[in-house]
Amino acid sequence: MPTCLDSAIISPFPTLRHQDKPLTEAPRRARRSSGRVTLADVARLAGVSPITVSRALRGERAVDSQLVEKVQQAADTLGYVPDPAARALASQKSTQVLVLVPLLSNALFVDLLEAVHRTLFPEGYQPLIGVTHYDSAEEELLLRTYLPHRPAGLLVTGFDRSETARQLIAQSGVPCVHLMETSNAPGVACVGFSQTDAGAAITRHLLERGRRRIAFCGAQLDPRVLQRAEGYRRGLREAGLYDPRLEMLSPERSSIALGARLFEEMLQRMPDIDAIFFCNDDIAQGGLLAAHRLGVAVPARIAMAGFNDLAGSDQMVPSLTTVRTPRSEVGREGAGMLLGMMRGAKPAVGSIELGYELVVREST
Amino acid sequence: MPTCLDSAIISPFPTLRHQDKPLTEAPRRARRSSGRVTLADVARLAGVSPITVSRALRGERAVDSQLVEKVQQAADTLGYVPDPAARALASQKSTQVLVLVPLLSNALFVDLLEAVHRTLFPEGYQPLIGVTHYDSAEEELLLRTYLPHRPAGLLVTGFDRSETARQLIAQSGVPCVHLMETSNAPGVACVGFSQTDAGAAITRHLLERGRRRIAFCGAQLDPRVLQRAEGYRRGLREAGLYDPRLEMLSPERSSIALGARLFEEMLQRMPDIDAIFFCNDDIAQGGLLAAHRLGVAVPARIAMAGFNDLAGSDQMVPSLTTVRTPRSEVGREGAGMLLGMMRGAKPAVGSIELGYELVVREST
DNA sequence: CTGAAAGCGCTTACAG
DNA sequence: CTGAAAGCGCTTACAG
Repeated sequence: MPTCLDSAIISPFPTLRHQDKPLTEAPRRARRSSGRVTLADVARLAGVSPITVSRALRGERAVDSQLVEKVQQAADTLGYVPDPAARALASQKSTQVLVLVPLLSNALFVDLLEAVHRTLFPEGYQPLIGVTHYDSAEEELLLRTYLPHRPAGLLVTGFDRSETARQLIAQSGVPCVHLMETSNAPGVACVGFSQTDAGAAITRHLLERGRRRIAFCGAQLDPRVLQRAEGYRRGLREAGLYDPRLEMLSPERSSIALGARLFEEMLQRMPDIDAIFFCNDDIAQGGLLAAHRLGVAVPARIAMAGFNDLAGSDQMVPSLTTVRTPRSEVGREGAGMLLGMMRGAKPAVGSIELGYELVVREST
Repeated sequence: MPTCLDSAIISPFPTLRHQDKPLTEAPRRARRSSGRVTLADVARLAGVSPITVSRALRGERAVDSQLVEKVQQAADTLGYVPDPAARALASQKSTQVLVLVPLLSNALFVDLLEAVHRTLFPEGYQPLIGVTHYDSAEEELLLRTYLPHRPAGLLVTGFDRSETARQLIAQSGVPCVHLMETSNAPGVACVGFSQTDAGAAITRHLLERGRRRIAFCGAQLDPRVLQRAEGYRRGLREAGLYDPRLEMLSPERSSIALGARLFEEMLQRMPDIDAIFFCNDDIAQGGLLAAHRLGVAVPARIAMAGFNDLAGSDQMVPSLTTVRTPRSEVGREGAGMLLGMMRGAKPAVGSIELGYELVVREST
């Protein structure tokens, strides 16, 4: 039947060209065929029961290899594609994995999502992206909307969420891995690195370069930015050089334009600074551009460092010193850990600490 | 029952605290309650049939307002949340909308997705993001994977896809709107703007500035980049200044780093150029930075223009002249059109042409 | 305006 | 290793 094969190639749910006669001729009222090839159709062609088809196709339990072959062939012939909704309803579990990130406009999370997709998709799970905009009410709404879909797993960013969101996750029973930060709390699965240590490391680098009046510019003020600020303080206190007036924290969303503004304000407020640690590369790039515009020499007059090593930082003039964060690794390892949990491996829960890397360039 | 109310606030699918006795005591074997509050539970509490609950909650068909009230109250009391899988199976249609974009690393598509989400989500539809990486095989795989979920609608980028993908979409019967480009083909729904016209407009702007040797740098070479190139050619031909040697097309993915390389190569190959039109702001930013590094005066020696008006272009030194493209409007209007189609409005199909805006800054 | 019956297309839980 | 029955939780299609 070449036409059937043809349609099997083209359509994910081909219609039966030669519609079988209904097996019973009894008066049936509510008939509403979707035109879809079903498990029953495959079973009929293969001469086995639907359950056997189900098992053969999923590779679950032992099925006679000859039957598996026959079923597979029948499924191919008809172009059978399982119905995800029926599967989800019967098994109380879908193959979608809910992934909650704060923003898509930060390249960091795009890299993270790419890695998650590359890990999950080939294993039969589909990431479902939800954007929280750093807003706990939005996060709650997303959870309320998507948890009823019974996702197979859940990937969330960090630990900072409302108590309600926390309970929604816990009560759902859906396996959950936290990304970008780590924790030692029992029963918590997470993959990340120490934002605080990384912040301290880059601060020490500036100190080693001989800088003494090192400022910190932070935007957005999400937990990870605050952890970097904490690392900055630790680094300066160790050197006995901490001065709270050198900190500038803005709740505004991080951006190149904001970085330019923060730089100008900082310079005006504390003219004696000789270095700035920006909490993210985008505001650091803005700072670099503002310095260029104002004729402030970098690093001669003021050294500048960023965080995350985003696109363009290596191209800036001067190129930007920063911290390369392992977001792709976090995505890959986090998704891998979740994979283990979704498949029922309890010991997979734990905490994975990944490193970071200082990238020294011309700006310091 | 305060505990029930409590749980209704917290969980999207609370368990029944006071489990009702099974109505029949007959020997039932395959019992497998999910612990979920169902339509039947609500119906029992409200004293009506499940169908009435279904209709009252969906607002479908006329239901006595008193009953609606009673049903609503029962649903609230029990914390009822409909099961999306059951709904999708029974109605052969989910509330997810598949959105296919080439890349998340281009801020353009992030803006598009934001607008789509803001339009669709409040109306009860959830965007399901798929990334094709400008690869038709990936696009096909995404369609094969997600179409069986019977999404309520489909949003795709442009018209450039394999014949198989085209057929997959057509045969699925899922309403589909094409974004970012327009077409006059009958029965095709699309929202976009003329990339060619926009490309011609910025070329004319450079001509008006007195430039005569205007180069074009294109990366990625997706259909929209090629359309901009076509506009560039049209503009130069009108002025009798077209020279194919001024075109530099690279299949590499667009990026700041690539822009720097393209600029250097272009300058070496054609030292007499006095302007460059970059197909996208990221490579234009790279060009600007490379010029700075090499000491090439912009715009004095070479004028530079980009495309899309991405983040940072207004902060560059000199700030970048570009074309502001209406991606948020495309997302909003495209999703709005799809909304009409999903609700069964046939006349909604059509072509919406949105404008673009020349943003003249210091670089030209 | 309301409802009893059937059905959507799978998998679970038992049996054998 | 295979299968008949029941069930997952909704909506459709008819009736009245």
